[in-house]
Amino acid sequence: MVITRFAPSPTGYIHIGNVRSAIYPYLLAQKNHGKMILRIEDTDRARYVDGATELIEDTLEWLGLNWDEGPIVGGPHEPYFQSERKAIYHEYARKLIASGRAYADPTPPEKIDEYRKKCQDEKKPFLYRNFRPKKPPEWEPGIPLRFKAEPKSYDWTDEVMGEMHAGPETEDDIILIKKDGFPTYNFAHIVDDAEMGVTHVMRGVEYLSSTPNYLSLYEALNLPRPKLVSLPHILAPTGNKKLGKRDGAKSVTEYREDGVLAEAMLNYLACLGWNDGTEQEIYSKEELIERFSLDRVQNSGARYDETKLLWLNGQWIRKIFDEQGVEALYARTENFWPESAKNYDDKYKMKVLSIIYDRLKTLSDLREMTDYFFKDPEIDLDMLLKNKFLKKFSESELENLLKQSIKKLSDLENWDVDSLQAALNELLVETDKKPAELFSLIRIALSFAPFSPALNLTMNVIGRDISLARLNSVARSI
RNA sequence: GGUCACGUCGUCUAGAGGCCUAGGACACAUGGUUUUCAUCCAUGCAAUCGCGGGUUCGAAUCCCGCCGUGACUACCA
Repeated sequence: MVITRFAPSPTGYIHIGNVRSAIYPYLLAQKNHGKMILRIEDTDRARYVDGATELIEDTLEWLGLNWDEGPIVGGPHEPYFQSERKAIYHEYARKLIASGRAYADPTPPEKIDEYRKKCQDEKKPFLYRNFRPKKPPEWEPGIPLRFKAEPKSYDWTDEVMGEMHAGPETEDDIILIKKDGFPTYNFAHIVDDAEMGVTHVMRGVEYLSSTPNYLSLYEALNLPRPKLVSLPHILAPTGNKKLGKRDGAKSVTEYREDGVLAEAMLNYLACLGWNDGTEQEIYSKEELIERFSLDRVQNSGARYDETKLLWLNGQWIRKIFDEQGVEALYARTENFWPESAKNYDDKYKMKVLSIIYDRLKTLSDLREMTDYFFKDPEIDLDMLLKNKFLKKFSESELENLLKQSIKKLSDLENWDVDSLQAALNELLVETDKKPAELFSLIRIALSFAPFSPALNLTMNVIGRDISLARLNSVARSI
């Protein structure tokens, strides 16, 4: 049984840089018919942000990364908030004290800083084990508890990074329990992973250098060593730093509000640092689950590139429309229509969507791209007169062309797309104008938008009366 | 300073000694599809595989050294 976990700290929203450490555990668990646990690591009260847990849960749900155990859904290892598991950590801590592998450390922080500074000045590595207090007191609340390192070499296998080795110089007397009684990450995650039966510990590479400490903790507690998986960082668009909030890493929620589909987000992030060796670019969640494997996770960092995310989003918008129909895509567009659309019914909006969908990069593009389907555009003669195809014509020529077009279209018996196209084609012949000229004129007069779908489709959706009325009022204004 | 990791087109990547005059995708450029914008299609641009040595008939792939970059070095996670 494969059991993975995602263990975020509730210190704010989940951004692009850290969702991936939820995606890979999810995929691995699903692939192996195992479980993913969601555990909230809220032992740092100073950094705790109210509402962050809800934000995390919401993000995971949106992406479809459902957890099998954790907050909301419960499970056999409750509670899933570390702040509520203090007693368990203390129990483990006492085992360590009993076996002589932990000691209370009353040394004040200022003193520790002094030691550290001294080592820095002497250009020597700072190892607290060289400064252990001579006679540590009995452990009691209010005093930090430290691990007593017994340094030695370690060899282990990281499922992504490969064969690893570290000498004894990396192991130190790390803090297990803080002054406030809460455990540190270093201690709490070891205890929880063991208690919860986690088989694959997946986390960012930043923990790689602490691994020897974790390994000796497993030994000291006589716990089985889980499989260790280090995930490379996602890098900021510029520089070589890992992507973080300071680089303006957007929250996943922000992308959702901008009209990025969960499918595209998942697809993009999963393929940043992983690929299945084929040339496929578009993957559904199901395909990802089927194809995922740890040995194909990249071991170097990957730079975040929003352009490709947006491209993928356009692909997904079209894919959903083509494979699942307008209704499926329409269901995602609820919050993305312009103000002007609010009194229109679903049927009309679906018609608009079905002629405009293939030029959307994000769903929020609907707001700027569809306004003229819902209300008469403001007449902007400059846009017409200065258009690159129209500027060579005089105003009266344009007026006449427009009138001729109105006449032709008014006579039309049916306002369906084929009749409209036929009429437009005839107009081309009758006026002896190029498509770019005549059609630009009608298109702009109808929409005053920089671009729009094919003319016949647009007119068909807008309807006969409104189309003709708009053309007439432009003809009068010239 | 110490420890560890990483290093193929601008970006994401394929690549397990000969299939590599290094493949795909994004981006960019050009052209095509009876209007614009977008889609779609085609073409092009783009990596002497971080550098230097070795091993080999043959190396992006194996070995060594160097360089560069990053992470960790908290009573943060």
